[in-house]
Formats: sequence, structure tokens, C-alpha cells
Amino acid sequence: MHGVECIPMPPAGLFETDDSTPQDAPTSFVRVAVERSLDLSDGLTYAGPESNQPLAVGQRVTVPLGRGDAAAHGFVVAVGGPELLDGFDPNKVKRVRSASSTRLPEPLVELARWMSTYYCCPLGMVLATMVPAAVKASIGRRTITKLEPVPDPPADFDPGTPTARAAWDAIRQIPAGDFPIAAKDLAHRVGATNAGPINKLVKLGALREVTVETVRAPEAFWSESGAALAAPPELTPDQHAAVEGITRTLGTFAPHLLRGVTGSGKTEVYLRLIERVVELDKSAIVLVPEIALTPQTAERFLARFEHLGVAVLHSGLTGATRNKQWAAAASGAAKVVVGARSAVFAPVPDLGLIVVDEEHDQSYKQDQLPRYHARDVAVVRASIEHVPVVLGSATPSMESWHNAQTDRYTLWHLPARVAGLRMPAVEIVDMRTERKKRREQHGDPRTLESIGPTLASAIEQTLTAGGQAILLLNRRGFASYVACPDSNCGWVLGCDSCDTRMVVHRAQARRAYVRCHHCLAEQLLPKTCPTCGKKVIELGSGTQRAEQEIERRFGTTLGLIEGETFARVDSDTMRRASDYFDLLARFGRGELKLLVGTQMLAKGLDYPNVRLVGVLNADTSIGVPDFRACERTFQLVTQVAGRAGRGRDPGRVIVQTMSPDEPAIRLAAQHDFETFAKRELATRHASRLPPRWRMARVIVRDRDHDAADEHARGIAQAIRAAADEAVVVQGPAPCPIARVAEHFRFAIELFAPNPKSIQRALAAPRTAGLLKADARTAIDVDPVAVL
DNA sequence: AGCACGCCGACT
DNA sequence: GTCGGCGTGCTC
Repeated sequence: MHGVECIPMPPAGLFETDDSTPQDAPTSFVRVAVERSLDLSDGLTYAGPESNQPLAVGQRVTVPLGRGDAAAHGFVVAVGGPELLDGFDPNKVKRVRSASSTRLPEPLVELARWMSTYYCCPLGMVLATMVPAAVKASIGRRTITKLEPVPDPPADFDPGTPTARAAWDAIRQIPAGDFPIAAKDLAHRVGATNAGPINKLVKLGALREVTVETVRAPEAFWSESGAALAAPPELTPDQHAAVEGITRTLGTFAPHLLRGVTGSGKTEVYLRLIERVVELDKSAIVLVPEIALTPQTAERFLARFEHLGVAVLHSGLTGATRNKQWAAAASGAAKVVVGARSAVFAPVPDLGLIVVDEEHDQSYKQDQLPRYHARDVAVVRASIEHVPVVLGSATPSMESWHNAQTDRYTLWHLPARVAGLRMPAVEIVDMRTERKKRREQHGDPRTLESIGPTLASAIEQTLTAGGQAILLLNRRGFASYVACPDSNCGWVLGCDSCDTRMVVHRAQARRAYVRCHHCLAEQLLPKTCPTCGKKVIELGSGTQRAEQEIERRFGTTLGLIEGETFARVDSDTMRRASDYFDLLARFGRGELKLLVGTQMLAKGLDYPNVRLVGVLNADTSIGVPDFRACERTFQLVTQVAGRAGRGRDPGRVIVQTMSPDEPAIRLAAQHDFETFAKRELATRHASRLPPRWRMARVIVRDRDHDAADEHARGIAQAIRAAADEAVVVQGPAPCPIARVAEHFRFAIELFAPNPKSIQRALAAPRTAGLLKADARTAIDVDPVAVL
């Protein structure tokens, strides 16, 4: 299936003015933000192009740059007259070389300005990331020639021959909006047997040629499935209240937080709101975490809105398809855009609503320049475009919850699952007593087993009864680290290039090896301790060991064979988006009875036959030295628990932990978000941490330890000099992981009760050239992780 | 970020 | 004598 989107271009030659005088001093000027790390707030001034073609704000242009006048790409950020020179020597001004057909709508240029200031990133780089690489490279773009009648043809025009006259009469009946039309299609449409009469009309000047840009690409692969158009379900009173309340704010900037327990029908609320938006002939953008952008999610939107055009943007798209989807969004052909983080920049011409699903998800934060948070960018875009923005989650981020509690956001609550679904019962299982039990049963200490007796028998019961199960273990590999068994020795295998422990991996076809999860260095697993010669032990279990254990313990009794009836799901097995989609399809068909994997499994999966969810070790994320560790643990347990009980069976959730009294785990088991949030916010507030306090970090890295330290000290000094008394500047101090890939890392942390103070403290050194994001310096405003 | 200019080692 | 290392500084 090949689709074609058309972007009509001005016909060549029609708008050329006869009295163009390129010799004269230029009168029209533009400011161009070049796609370089040039940190000028408002770009460079250029004169308009030779062709005198008018340029618009947001247009992508090619300009000469530097001594050699090398071609550089950039975006027009302002148009005007000589006042844009702003004292710059007019003799040094160069001309814009050419303009491309890609253009960002003006609100996105304004959004880029905000991002450039807020996230400390050069404006040109922000604009460059708003346009996908495939669009910039014009992958799949073709220029084709179509025809349209000339304007105001003489009333007495006579084509001469009868066939041409008949064709002309037929053409005059075609509505103007249908043009331009390709010659072949036009001949067919007027009932001509060949292109002869059409060619004659072109020769006589009654029809003229028009250049049209198209993007040819295969359809996104899942839109061919012909999603069944199920009748929309009836809304619960809570859903109804949210839809009506949010609808009332259409046309104005209004941030909403939609908190709905897993299975409460948040997506149906989004769908109803989008219906209202497209009724007003406006477009909607829906952001979802990349990993949740499965065919299951996409199909819900396609089924409801296919007739209106849905553009789906995800990492599995080829360049040409991405280009096509972008063009569909830009032309207004797609009224609904569904995509991951960068879809917040979808260039829809008439935005009506933005939805951010699973707004708490960390993947909304980009970990490269520009280090933006798509949820926060969505809120700012909504304010620029005067539209409501809906942030949805079962476990809102502390940031959004705080905003709702302080009335910055309107809170909507869906406290119950939709009709027929009950919340699953969550049992916390103390792994210390589980291991004791197992020891008593077997007489030997099988302390390394990840599945305790309670969970094991639940797996047996569930699968025997025909149900499916999901097991979560948020750690990749086979074992977390390799150590000497002698506690007096204490040796642990570390990475040569980083301050990290090597993780054991065991692939079927390979010898066991260790890998650093930070620099990806690998080596074979050593057999003995290099200091005392004892045989090493492998500690801490990852998904590979769990996979092995499942096959060993349930392979014969339950017929669980990896790859056949159960599968491991982590970033090692799911290399491409299609791997994940294929796997979910097999799980949906029931071929796979059980999935074991990392947090990939926690998001959005909705399979009614999942009657058991097991969390193998809820402690993995709690010991991390990050102030958000508890929040993440709560979210992970709640989210994965929500995969159970989506059918008639209420489902069972078993959470194994070594710390059963940990509030994050206990409250997640009780589905008690509010108590958790209240406690967590109080703790954060007392420690002057986000969300009540705002935060930014500057990370300096260098191969040389002292050079990194020195550079960081200089930056810290400049920041301290610029900071007002509300700002607390800490450091530089070595990062929790002080060395990664042979680079030493130092962090400067800024805290302030308001974002303005942080902005000022960063802006002054930035303007003075003392602080800029480069290969050795990263500026992270509102960081989501502090390792 | 590029890219050019600029001032010090191993080659024709 | 020259080719070339990447250190610093500029880009309308």
C-alpha cells in the first residue's frame, strides 16, 4: 500500500516580479538560528535571498556561514527590515542561499525560544530537533507535475478539435478545489480515452503545469490491520465528569491532571475529548511512552479516528514513513497524532488538545541535548497555543500531583475500574520467610532462587487453569555482579573504565561473559578470584537467571519452554520495536503463557487473560541513591500490578520483597496513592528537593580527573556569583558514579524554591560564555535521575 | 558544532 | 625544507 500526501507548492515562475533589482542594497532581512552550537539568543542576520522569495518565520533555510561560506542549515526566527541589523556592519551581511519547503508553525518557534532559555540549549539546536532527520533529508520525497486550469481563461476560448472541446467543457465542471490533478487522472476524469486532448489544452495554454511535492512511503504497518470499529463503551459517571469538565476548557489554556487507577478507562476519556476537538476541526496530539506505543494502543486510536487521519510516530518507522507522517500532520491531513516524546513537536496547523498519557514516565525526558521533558514542553506548548493539556496517570509524578494539590492543575479522578473489572488483590510476600520455607522443604539452602514457594504455586495454579502470567524483575542479565566468596577478601569484579560492577550475561550460544551496563565493555567471566584464587560466585539475579529458573522448575511440570511457551522481555531480547510487537501478538493469541522481563512489561499491556502478576524483587529500585527511588518503586509495583485483572477474573498479584514494611511497597499493594504521595511530598519538602524545590545540575566530564574538577570549580564559581540568595548551590562533587567510560564526572547542583531563581543563576554565566553545553559539560534542568 | 587559522614534530 | 598534529576562536 502506497499513499501519497500532497503539499502544493507555488507554481514556478508565477510570482517572479519583472522589476526585481538584486543589485540594490537588500531591504528585507531575516534572523536565522543556525543548526550549530551557536548560543546566540536570536540567531544571525541575513539578507533575503536573490530570488526575493518572501521568507516566513519557521522556514528552514540554507545560509553561508563562516570564513569559507560553508553551507549551513537554520531556521528563520524573525523577518523584518534593516532594523534587524541592530548595528551590525551591513557590508558583512550575507544572503540566505535557499529556502526549503519545510516550515515549522510559528507557535513552535515560540516554543523553541522557551526551550532554548529554559533548558540552556542553543536555539538552532532546539529547532533542529523539532524536525525529524528524515524530514530534513527529504527521504522519500518526490517532485511531480500536475495540471490545473489557468485563472480566468477567456470565455470564448475554443480548443479547436471536438475531443479537446469536450475535455475542456468537462474540466470546467470540476470544482476548483480538486486541482491540481495529474495529467493521466485528469484524462480519465473527463472521459478521454488517451492524454491527447489534455496535452493539446496544455499546449494551447488553457491548462498549466504545477509542481507538487509528495512523500511516497509504505503505510505504517499496523494501519492495514483494519482495526475493528467497536461501539464506544458507555462512560462511567467519573469518566463523564472528566470529559465534560475538560471539554468546557477547549479553546483556552488549561492544564488537567487525570488520575485514574489502572483499568479505569483513561484512554476512553482521551478518545471522547479528541472527538470533541475534531468536531471543532482542530487537531489533537497524544503522547505515550515509546514502549507503550504498541499496536494495541495505536489501534484504539485508529479504530476511532481512521476516517479523520491518524499519524502514528514511533521508533520503528522508516525514514520515508516518518517523513510522510510528519507531512500528514503538517498539512492538517492527520487530525490525530499519536507518538512518543518528540511527537510533542508535531507541526499540526490548528492544535486543539494535547494528551500526555502515563505522564509520570521517565522516558519523556530526553537524555541528550536539548534535555527537555516532553510533559513540561507539552504544558508550555498548550499555553502558547491556548489549548487544554491533559496529563494522565494511575501514579502521577510528584511534580504533577503537587501542581494539582496547589490548584495549578485541575484534578480529575477515576477511582474505580470500568464496569465488570475489579482491582487485583495484592499480596506482599516476605522473601526472608519464603526462603526459610523453601529450605525446610528441600533441606538445602536454595537462597539464590528468585521465585518463592508462594509465587511458584500461584504460577502452577494460574497456568493449569488456563490463565497467563507476567513476572517482573527490573534487572537485566544473569547476575548483578561477580564476587569472591571469602568475605575477608571482598573482591568484586568492577569495570576497567567505569566505577561500576560488571553484570553477568549468559547467552545460549556463548560462554558466560560480563558486561558493563554503562560503557558496554565486555569480557569473559573469570572463574577464580584474582586476589585469592577462590572460585567466584555470581550474586543478584537478573532476567536471564529467572528465565533459566523458570525452565528448570516448570519446564516439565508446566511445559514452560523459553521461546515456545514463555519469553523473556528486556532490552537484550527486544532489539527492535517489531520484536516487541511480534511478541505481544503471540502473547495476545495465547501462544505464550508467561512473560518474564523488566519494566517493559509494566506499561499499558491490556490482556484479559493475565490472571497473575509476580514482582520477583520489589527492592531492586529502592536502594538506588536517587531521591526518586521510592517514587519509582511505587510506580513500578502499581503499574505492573495493574496488568492483572483485566478480564472477568479479578487477578492476583504477588510482590516478593526483602523489606515488606517499606511504605512504597506496602502502599502500592494497598492501591493507596494519596497516602504515599502525601508522605513522599512531605519528605521531599523537608529535604528541599523537587517538586516543592526546583533543581538543575551541571555535569562536567573529562578524561583527566583534575581537569574535570578544575573546570567544574570555575563553573560553580560563576554560578554562585550570579545566584540570588534563594538559590542553594552544591558542589562540585563527584557524581554517584564518579567515572564512566574513562571520564571523571563532577556535578554541580542548584536548588531553589522557584524556577526563576534557577534560570537567572544559569543565564548569567551562559551569556558571559562561562557556561555552555558541550562535549564535556551537560546542563540538566529538572533532572529525572541523578546518577 | 564545524571550520579555519596557527604554531611545533617526523617525513620527502 | 614541508605535511600535519589538534589548541583556540569565530561564525551575520
